[in-house]
Amino acid sequence: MGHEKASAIAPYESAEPAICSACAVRNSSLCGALSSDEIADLNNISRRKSLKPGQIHVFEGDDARDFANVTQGVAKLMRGAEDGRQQIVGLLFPSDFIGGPMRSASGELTEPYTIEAVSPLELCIFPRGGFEELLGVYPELERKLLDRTLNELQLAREWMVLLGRKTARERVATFILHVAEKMRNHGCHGAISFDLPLARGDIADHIGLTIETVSRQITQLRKQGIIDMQGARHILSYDLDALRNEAGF
Amino acid sequence: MGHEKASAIAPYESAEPAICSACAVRNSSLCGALSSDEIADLNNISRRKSLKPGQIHVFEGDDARDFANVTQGVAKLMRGAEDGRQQIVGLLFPSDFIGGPMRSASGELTEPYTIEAVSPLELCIFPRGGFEELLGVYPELERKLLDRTLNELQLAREWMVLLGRKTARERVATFILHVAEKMRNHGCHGAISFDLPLARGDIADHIGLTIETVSRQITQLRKQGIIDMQGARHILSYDLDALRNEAGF
DNA sequence: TTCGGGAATTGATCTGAGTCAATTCGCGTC
DNA sequence: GACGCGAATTGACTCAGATCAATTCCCGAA
Repeated sequence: MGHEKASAIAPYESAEPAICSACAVRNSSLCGALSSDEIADLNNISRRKSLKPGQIHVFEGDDARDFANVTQGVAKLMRGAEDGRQQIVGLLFPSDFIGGPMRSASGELTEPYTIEAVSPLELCIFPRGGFEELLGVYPELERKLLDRTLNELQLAREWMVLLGRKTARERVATFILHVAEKMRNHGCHGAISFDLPLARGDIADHIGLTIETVSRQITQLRKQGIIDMQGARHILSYDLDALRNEAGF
Repeated sequence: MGHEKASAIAPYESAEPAICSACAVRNSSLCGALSSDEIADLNNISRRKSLKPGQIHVFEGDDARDFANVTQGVAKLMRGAEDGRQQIVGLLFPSDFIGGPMRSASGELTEPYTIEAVSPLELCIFPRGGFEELLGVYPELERKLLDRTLNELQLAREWMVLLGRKTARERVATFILHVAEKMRNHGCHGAISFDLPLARGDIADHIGLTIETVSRQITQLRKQGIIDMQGARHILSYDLDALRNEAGF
């Protein structure tokens, strides 16, 4: 629980705006709602930010300055206690959007979660004010944001089921399937092959277990031939149905 | 786990539309986004539905026909497995909105959760098509729906922390505080007094424990003078800070 | 190619919450 | 007021997963 690292040097932020037309997530992200004309407005207010693994984008409790798109890499969204217990409440993959405007109890807009890069991370940042203005101008943008938020909500509740009612083995199997889905590296006919973006400790903090339990469950799944591994990070499975079977409901 | 009851007679649905101007949640619900002129459109497509405790509004997997506002009463949102394990992923109180349009894997719009009345429940129903049309016409409505959805997401993630990392005692304390908040029956200066809307089994299914553990934790909190009870449902607490202290982070 | 150190695995033991099994409570009905 | 019955509490025991403690693995640097 609470398996943190730190990074001395600061994340890199470029001064000049991103170039939307060349963006890796131009169509799959929120920006897909805008035509190439319309997106110029967004382009104008955007800037980039690069983070190395372990670097923090925002801290829980900071006041919320920006929205952002994930352009490359994976990040984790986390909530933690002083005593080291921490829960990863979500993962961010390329084309995911950061920062529904959350109003805290005091009425201030504050970041509800700490966001930390898990792999080299590229963000496309939009200042809050400018972005909210554009939300008013382009209803399609707002519609799409609503869609995304609803999906996130759906997923969060799915995870509540996992955390509230699934066994250790079911949690690990579910997690593997979930990441496989997100990485979309599965070959055809029910086989997958991909690198886990998270270390064991982060997996544990995401599915509500300890490092040791995660490790033991993976070992079991491996020994029973339900998954195969190359090193500690690369996962293979030739029988996805068997894996789904282990994931429970 | 999975502490269900059933109800033989069907919920009552009225033919004639609701009367928005006389609605108990006219301003606190989503409808607060609309002026008294604008709300006529909504009024036209609305109808009412009454459910007794234990009656089901929609089943998980049904195709999604309607949106709705909760006008009176409390309902639970749940996800269940065949083997009886079930997780309550949310509670609905008066003025809460039902049914962000969820797109299932197959592209069909289906209900993601079973919704069951916990106390006598009054709903104000809007057919999907008509409501979505109005979303396009009144941007304020869509804005407010986004706000609500973001709040729900925030709450769901809060609950992930509870389910993933809190102890039994912390969960029970957190739950009591959460319901107290929702019922807004707290007197002044840090005291609360209200009826629990849920039976022990439902509490257990919401906070990821068993009936027995919930009961033991409540007993403990009572014996330590952190809460007081009148019967099994009515909770009092004169020292809200002490209770917050038990709720963990 | 070796070396060093964090990450992962494995093993032994402990424990918080689950399970199974009686009571007891509380409330609605007669 | 007594009865009946589902809900809640309480107790004894079990067990899945946590904790504590060694290894072992793996990968990057020299």
